Amino acid sequence: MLALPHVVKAVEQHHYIHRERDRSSHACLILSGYAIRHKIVAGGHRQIVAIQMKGEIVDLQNVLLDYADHSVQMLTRGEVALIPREEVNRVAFERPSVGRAMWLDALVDASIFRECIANVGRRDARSRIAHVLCEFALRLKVAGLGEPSGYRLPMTQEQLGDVTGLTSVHVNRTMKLLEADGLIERLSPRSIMIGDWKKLVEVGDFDDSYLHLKENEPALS
Amino acid sequence: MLALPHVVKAVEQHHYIHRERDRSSHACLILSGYAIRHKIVAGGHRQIVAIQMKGEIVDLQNVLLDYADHSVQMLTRGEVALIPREEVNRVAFERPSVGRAMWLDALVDASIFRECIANVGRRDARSRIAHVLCEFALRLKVAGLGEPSGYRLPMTQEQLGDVTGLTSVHVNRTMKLLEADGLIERLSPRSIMIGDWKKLVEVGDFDDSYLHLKENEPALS
DNA sequence: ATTCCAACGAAACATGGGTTAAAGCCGATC
DNA sequence: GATCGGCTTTAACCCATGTTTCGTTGGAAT
Repeated sequence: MLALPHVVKAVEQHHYIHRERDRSSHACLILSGYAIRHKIVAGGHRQIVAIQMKGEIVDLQNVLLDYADHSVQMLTRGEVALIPREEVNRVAFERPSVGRAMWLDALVDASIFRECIANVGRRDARSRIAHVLCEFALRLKVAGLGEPSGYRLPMTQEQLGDVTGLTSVHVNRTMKLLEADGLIERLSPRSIMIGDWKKLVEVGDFDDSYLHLKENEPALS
Repeated sequence: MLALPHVVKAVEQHHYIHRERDRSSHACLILSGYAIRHKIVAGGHRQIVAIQMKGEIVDLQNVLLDYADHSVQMLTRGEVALIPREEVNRVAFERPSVGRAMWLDALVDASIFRECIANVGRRDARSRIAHVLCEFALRLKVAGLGEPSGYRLPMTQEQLGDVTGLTSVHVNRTMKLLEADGLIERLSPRSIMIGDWKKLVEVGDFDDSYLHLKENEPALS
């Protein structure tokens, strides 16, 4: 992807890459830092639908869809590469392997969303949080950003609540319990160490097959 | 799609098109009837992630993904067309317009999943159900299967609970309230009439832009 | 018509998670 | 090394939703 013309841009924490209803002119690849994708519902509550990290394109859907159906915002400061929409579109159809990779990206994205629906819809708070922690740990590892044994969690408890459909208060309560049970340890705020990976996986009902890691990943970037 | 070699098959209610972890050899286009896509979480609870109707392909993701990450099951009896996976794959890359339509299908699917995450994660029971009723009504209309003013709801309250992440008991309570407030009327079980579309849309916080109806839909079939 | 069964409806009770509010903590900044 | 603001933690209380149970209904089969 970086062979295409692009602009590298440093972005501050909380900066919006784009907002719901925007027409976006560029696709955005994260070079460093973390971004979230979220929607606001009536009443002002927020639901985070995805957390994106280095090497991921956050808005490939906007290459074909006219309007953004959700917002993308930086969770931390970082760097992104902006690639003109038409360029992406062109290369997608000129080079079948690239087109295939983009289609695959959309399919894996959708699979992760499905798991998220199940997580939020049918698991209790303890499982939901454990599940999110497992997924994040594994994705960090795959991206070469750290080991599941311990990592920096780039988000606040309130944001974790927005991922899991819980309130920050209940996230706090529940993480305290996970800690008391030895599943995780928290060194400083925003940094967790996984005390018992096997148990965490079990509590979180985490089965990584929905990430479709093997079959694909001739990484897009 | 039906120009490709395919087999038409009649399927009974509750028949599985395929199950989680299957390798599927065919893509499945619904010709009549309804199907659901669902996942089972630890504890045996079920989450329905999508309801599919006439003209939709339920498992296009399996053309590129090796294993099914969720099950597809008929909600009613119906007819489906099974198209060999390799055929779909071939035509996707031979004919750019078809490849584009399939990519777009994945993107719209993902957008609907995102809305579903927000629905289940951040709306209360009343809104969730109203939202699902609105979406279903609109999609039926788009598919040419009826008018939003009233339609046959092909699922039980328990299944509606599995869509919304609620129990059947609470779905029942809540629908009774919606009925008492005049937002819907129920003629017979499984058939609803929408009493006040505007209000239902408002209660359900329903904004159809996530369905991306305008911009796309040079229908796949 | 009668039977049967799945789905609906309803009541009584239990509880997980929400709400509100206040106090502590910690890292950045001056 | 004091101040400040965002984040975390705790506590008390409340309510939306879950659980259990059982009675009712209505459509399909005979």
